[in-house]
Order: sequence, then C-alpha cells, then structure tokens
Amino acid sequence: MSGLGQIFLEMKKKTSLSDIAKALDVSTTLVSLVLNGKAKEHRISQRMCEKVKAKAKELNYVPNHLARGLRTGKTNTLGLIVADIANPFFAKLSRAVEDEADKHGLKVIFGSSDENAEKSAELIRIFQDRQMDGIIVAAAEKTEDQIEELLETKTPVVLVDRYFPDLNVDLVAVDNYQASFNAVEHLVSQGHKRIGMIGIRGDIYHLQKREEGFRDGLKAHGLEENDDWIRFTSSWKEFSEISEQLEHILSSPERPTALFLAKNHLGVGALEYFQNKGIRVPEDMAIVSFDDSETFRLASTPVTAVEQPIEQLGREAVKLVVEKVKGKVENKEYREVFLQTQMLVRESSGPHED
Amino acid sequence: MSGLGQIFLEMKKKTSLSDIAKALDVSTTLVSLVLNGKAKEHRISQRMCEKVKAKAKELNYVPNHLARGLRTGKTNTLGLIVADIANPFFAKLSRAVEDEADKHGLKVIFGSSDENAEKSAELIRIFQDRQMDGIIVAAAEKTEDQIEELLETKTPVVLVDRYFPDLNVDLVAVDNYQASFNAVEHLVSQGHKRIGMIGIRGDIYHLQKREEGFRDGLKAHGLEENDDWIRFTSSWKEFSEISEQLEHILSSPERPTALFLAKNHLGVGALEYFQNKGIRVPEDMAIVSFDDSETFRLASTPVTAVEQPIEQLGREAVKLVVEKVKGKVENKEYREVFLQTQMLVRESSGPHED
DNA sequence: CTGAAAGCGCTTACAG
DNA sequence: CTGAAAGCGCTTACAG
Repeated sequence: MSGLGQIFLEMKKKTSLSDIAKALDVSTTLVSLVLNGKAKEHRISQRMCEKVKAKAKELNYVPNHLARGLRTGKTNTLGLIVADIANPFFAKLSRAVEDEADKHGLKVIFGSSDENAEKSAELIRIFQDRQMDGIIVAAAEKTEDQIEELLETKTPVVLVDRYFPDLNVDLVAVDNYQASFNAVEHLVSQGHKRIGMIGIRGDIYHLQKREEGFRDGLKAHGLEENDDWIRFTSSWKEFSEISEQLEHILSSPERPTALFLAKNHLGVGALEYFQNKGIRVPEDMAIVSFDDSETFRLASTPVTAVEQPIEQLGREAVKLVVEKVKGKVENKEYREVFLQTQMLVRESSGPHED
Repeated sequence: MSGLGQIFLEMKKKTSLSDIAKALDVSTTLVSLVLNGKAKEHRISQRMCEKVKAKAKELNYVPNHLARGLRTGKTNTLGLIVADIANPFFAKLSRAVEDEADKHGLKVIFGSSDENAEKSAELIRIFQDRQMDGIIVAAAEKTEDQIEELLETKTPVVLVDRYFPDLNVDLVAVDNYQASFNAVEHLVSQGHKRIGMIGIRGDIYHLQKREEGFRDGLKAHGLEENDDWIRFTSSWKEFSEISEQLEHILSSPERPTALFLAKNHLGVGALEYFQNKGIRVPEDMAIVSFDDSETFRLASTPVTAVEQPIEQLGREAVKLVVEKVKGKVENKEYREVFLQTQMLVRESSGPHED
C-alpha cells in the first residue's frame, strides 16, 4: 500500500495558473496576462514577466485547454468529417486540411462517417459539444438535413468534395461535370466511338454530375448512350458488384471499346478484373478512371486518370472556414469554389483502330 | 444594422443544463442526474425523468464537453500521434484505432508528427493541455526523451509500431526481425544466393531490427553480406536517393539476383525504377518488399510483400491504453505485445535458376 | 502596475 | 426524492 503511495508521488501533477501565482505570491490575473503575452498592453514590469515565465517553465506549466475554452468560447479547433480516413483520397485531404489549419494556429479533429448518415449525425453532435470553432464536412449520402440544422447554429460550416446543390453553404469542390466531359473527349480523340461507364447508384450529387458530364460528352460527339454499357454499382466497395457490371458490359452485343470508371475504386476493380480475365488494356478495352493513385501509375498498363487537386481542396476549405471563424466574413454569406481537375494521360486509354 | 440583429436572432444559441432547469423550475442537479442516467440510483420519479428528457430534446441540448471535462478530469478522448496521416499505413492504423476506441466510447484526436521531433513535442503538449485520457504514439526519431517525460505524467501512454527498446512503456509492434529473416529465407528457397537490401539510415529501432533480421537470415544460410548490395537512403521520400542506391547495387560486380526493400516506399521506388529502366522483375532482379499495398498487388509484376497486421496493431494499442484509462491496470506496469507478419508470395520473388 | 471577483457549464458531496 | 453550493482552471471587466 505504501508502495502505491510512492507511485503516485512520483508522478508530476498538473500545474495550474494559481500554483504559479502562489509560488510567486502574485495574482492569477497577473500570471494569466503574462503567459498570454498581454504584459505589454497592461504595462507589467519586465522583471515580473521574466519571473513568471521562469516559474511557469520550472513548474512545467501547460495551460488547460478545457478551462480556457469554457471561459472564452473558443477552442482553436476545427472538426473534419470525412467518409473514411483509410481511403487515400480522404487521408490526403485530411493531411492538407491539417497543414493549412496549422498555419492559422488551429488544430483539427477528424472523424469518419463511413458513408453513414447516423455516424455522421453522431460526429456532428460530438463536434458541437466539443465547441469546435468550425466544421468541415465531406457530406455522406442523406445528410442534407443534418447540414441544414448545423447551419442554424453559429458554428461556421464548409462542405468539401461532396455537397448538396440546394443548400446555401460554403463549399469547395471539383468540377465533376467538366472532368467527366473531358474524359469522354479524350477517349473520342483516341478514336473510340463506343464508350461505356461504371458509376455509383444513389443520389450523391457529385457522382450524378460525373454521369451527366459523361452523357453530355457522348451527346456532344453524337455517340450512343447505351444502357448496356452505362452501369452502376450500389455499394462502395464490393468487388463482386464491379465484376458483375463488367461482365454485363463485356457480354453485351457490340461491346464498347473504352470504359470510364467514375471512382478510383471502380478503376482499381476494373484493372483487377481485366488482369484476372486476361483482357488486355487498352487493346481489348481502353479505360480512364477518376482519381489518380500510385496504383494507376505503376499498374501493368499505367492508367489514364482524372487527377483531383486534393491539397487545394483542403486548403481552400480551411481558408473559407477560417474567414468566418475570425469574423472576417459574415456567417450567413456563402461562397462556392470549384476547382479544375487534370487529365493524366497514360497507356490505358490508348488509341482505337478499327 | 437591424438586419444584422435579425441574423443573430435566427441562430439557435446553445442550451445549458440550467436553461432546462429553469424552464422546468427544478435544480440543475436534477437535470444533470437524469441526463447522465443516474436517475435510478437517486430514485428520481419516472415522470420527472421524462419531463427532463423531453425538454432537453425540445431545447436541442448538447452537453458541453469542455465544462464536463474540466469538472471530471476526463475527456473520453484518446490522442494519436502518427508520422503522416496521408501515408496509407498510418491512415489504416488510424482507422483501426478510431474503430476500436469507438467500442469503448472514446473519441480519437489525430496528429501528424511528420517524422519530426519538434512537431512531435508540440503535439504531445497539445494532447496534454487538452487533457487526453490516454495517448498512443508511433514515435518519430529522436523523441525518446519526450516519451520518457510523458511517462512521468499520469496520462497512460502506449507506443505503436515504432518504439524504444530501453523505455519501460506499453507497446504494440510487429516482429520486424523475424519478418525480415523470413523474407530472406523465402528468397533463399527460391534459389537466390546473392541477396541485397535497401533500408533507411538512422537510429530508428524497428528499421534496425529489419536490417538485423536480414543479415542474420543471410548468415543462417551462409550467404555473403556484401556492402555493395546492402544500401541505405537517408530521407524518407526522395526517389532520387532510391535510384542512386539501386544504381550502385546494379553496377556492382557480380550484382545480386534478389533485393529486399525494407519499407513500402522503397519497394514502390524500386518498382518504378526497374520499370523505367526496362529491368525485368523477377527475371533480372527478384524483389520482396515490406508492407503490402494495392500497388504491389496490381503492379505489372505483382510484388511479394510482408504484410503487417495493421488493424490488430491499432486494436491492441487501444486495448492496452483503455485498460489503464479505466484503471484496470496499474499505470506503472507495462506490457509489450509483438505481432507476427505474413508473407504474401507473388510473382516478383520468382525462382532463380543459374 | 496589480488584484479581487465573477462566471463559463458542468458534477457531486452534502444536507434535508 | 430534490436543491444549494462548491469547485474544476481559466479570462477579463472593474477597481484602485
């Protein structure tokens, strides 16, 4: 038992402002002022400042963030909700957000919504009870109501990557329509005339935009929109669903010579499927996928991909939210920022010759 | 100006316990008890409970985490420091930590140390002032002192993946020595006799272990340890450094027939280099890399890789820290958990015939 | 130049 | 069964 006592005595206990104040026989006001760099404006003597700072260091003082936040109503923290932190796109986005926030003296708390409205609601609640100064969200499907509610709060909100067109909210996203349109144009320029696509079913706006851009791309060139070639999977990850749709496309009469994959994992899935089946890319089937990756770069046939400006997405999102946090922009005002993508042309979209 | 007033009036302001108490004309004690599920043990009437809960919902009450934390000294939050959240290994690890923490009702705050001791110190300070209940760290180089200091605190700490052998601290890591040893054995079994390696210079313990396991693997089979074949890069990411070392190895007299790459990005770099130079894998050079990835699976020659049990790493780390947070394990006690890796044999380590 | 005191929103020992 | 009050560690308006 006395051994136990020993153990606790060995551990440094946290130092508070008043510990410093007592040790120096001054008020906590003074200590607080000095440690917060407000000594100058309160004309506190140089000597006192040094004494306080020295003692703070000696006692290993760390300010208590909870107490400060409770008092000031500011936490200097941003909440970020992504679909899945283990998805490279969001991992990079998170990193970009973290770096940019850092420049503004803000920390970031991440959460994965898992493409799940309930988890998203839970995260929003948590971010609210932790008094985040601002919240950045890559919105999951069916969370429009949640965002709308959040907007009635005084917490600044920015949507990134995913968004809802009818909501009056700050947002930063990629021009998905144009990106898909360009992908079609590229394939057309390579001589392809029968072009298919795999997308994701559901009412996720940015994915709808990709489909729209794709279809308009076909129309612009007078090409056929064939329902046997334009297919959708319902889930986010099931490989079996991807191969099912690929089989449908491949077995359709007069199958397409090129395919547009509307999301990175669809591109990866297609690559894997073709590899397993011995289908040659691009000779048997040319492909263009959304969202570049190391895998596409180093694949047996390097894959032509639509590269998203992930860092810029993250940076802009932070900038928008910070402007509101700092009160530079009225909370009710909203801005929409759209960024252009870039097509990285590699071998997989090689030319088609009849 | 009156327009401005309007705007603020429209925004819901936060509800506190006492708002509910006032609305119901009861004490905050009562409200707190009910909302924290302690109604039963205080024998508060069923009717009262329902009234309180209804009002809380009506007023959209969200508990203030800062106030609660300040009062109780608990934040129900874990801090996690990784080298880089955009690195897939750490992204997956973070996800695993997040999921496991969730099971224990804990949230996770992430931070990237960037392999940088100063950023690491900064993060530790932040996690301390935010009163994290526990801290999980994948330690960067030269942060041994920081961890040691942190251990004198009452905050439970667990190291994951990276660690310092001399510190008495909970840790969860992979058996790096054995993994590398096995990699050599595999190459030997494929007929390779001249085997090289690329590692990272510096005193990072787990990387030293990989080198040790590699060298002992060679010794165990009576193979040559040739300094022209065993090379190191200093930085973490520079492709030029990797190609420099590869060039050295390839141009050495009697060059090796197989190569062990001690980290994922070295494997990727080697792959890229060989691809650019038209060196065939495994015919001209067989390879085994640490740390599996999608890229390795789908590469032109799929790459044999040492797969780490990332999810288990994350899960175990959380379990260890939670045991201390919940007071089930004495803080000064420490446990070391080592997990086995698995070799995923693919084409890149194909047989060597003389 | 410096200090006493209030208050942020909670929880909880104590009292009845 | 319910309430008054203290206190967690800060910041800041006010007073001198």
